[in-house]
Amino acid sequence: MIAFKGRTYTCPIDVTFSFINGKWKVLILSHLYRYKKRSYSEIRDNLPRISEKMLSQQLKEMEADELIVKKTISSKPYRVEYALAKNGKAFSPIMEFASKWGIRYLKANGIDYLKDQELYK
Amino acid sequence: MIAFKGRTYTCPIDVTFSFINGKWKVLILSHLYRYKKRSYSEIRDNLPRISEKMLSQQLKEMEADELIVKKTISSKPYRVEYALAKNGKAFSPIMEFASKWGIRYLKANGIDYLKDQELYK
DNA sequence: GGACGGACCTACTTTTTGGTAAGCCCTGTT
DNA sequence: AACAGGGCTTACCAAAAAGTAGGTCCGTCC
Repeated sequence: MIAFKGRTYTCPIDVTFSFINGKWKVLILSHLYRYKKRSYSEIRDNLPRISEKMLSQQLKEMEADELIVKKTISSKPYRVEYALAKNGKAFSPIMEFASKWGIRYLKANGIDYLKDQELYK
Repeated sequence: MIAFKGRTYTCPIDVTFSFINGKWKVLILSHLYRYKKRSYSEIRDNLPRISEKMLSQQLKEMEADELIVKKTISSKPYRVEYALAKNGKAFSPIMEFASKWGIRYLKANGIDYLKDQELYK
């Protein structure tokens, strides 16, 4: 048992995953990993089915956890840019691995993602 | 969007994480990764706070997903043994990574897990 | 024969998470 | 002036996940 910031964790793995639990965090992370800098609406449009409530909520939590950084690139018309922060970048190996794993798994189950991806989206 | 077995996924990463979502699955996986073969009560006793409901529920789902295998090692007194199955073993790199990441993160925040772990449990 | 431990299962409640729909402020466009 | 974005927020509700508190069925041990 590890006590840390008001929560208790079973082990370090528990600590690590506490950062990315939730349906959308890994997806946002992987999106930013791929595109480096993205606006709010770009992220939203790339994650079909996410609601704005969820998106802004997760972005906030991830910012607080230093997984991502938000930069105001213009204030006259208010425009922002999200990118990976240090903690977020540190998760890249997991993103890479999970992506490959998923592609392999899908292939083993009759779906060729790399070949078919133009069909989706 | 990927349609697969009645669910839809945003991308392969989404597919991968669908196997290990839930508070306990990674922890069970990492436990089996460390100990190879464990009985029901050994797993339970190593995951403080897990309820038996949660444990047996997750074990069942993980068995169905071929993350783990259950073997009946004795039926006179009914005894079982859980171990990683092929899909589960394939997650080992994530376990390793997440463990190291967590330890590093804790250290950066003033907790030396490796040094202090005898204090817990 | 009674207590104990292993390996579960079940009904019920609570908590957490996620979804819906609407609205706000600002600016650029027509 | 009206509308279309962009970047959000909020109140309210539904669904899903997890916790609680039991119980069952063996079989071994004292």
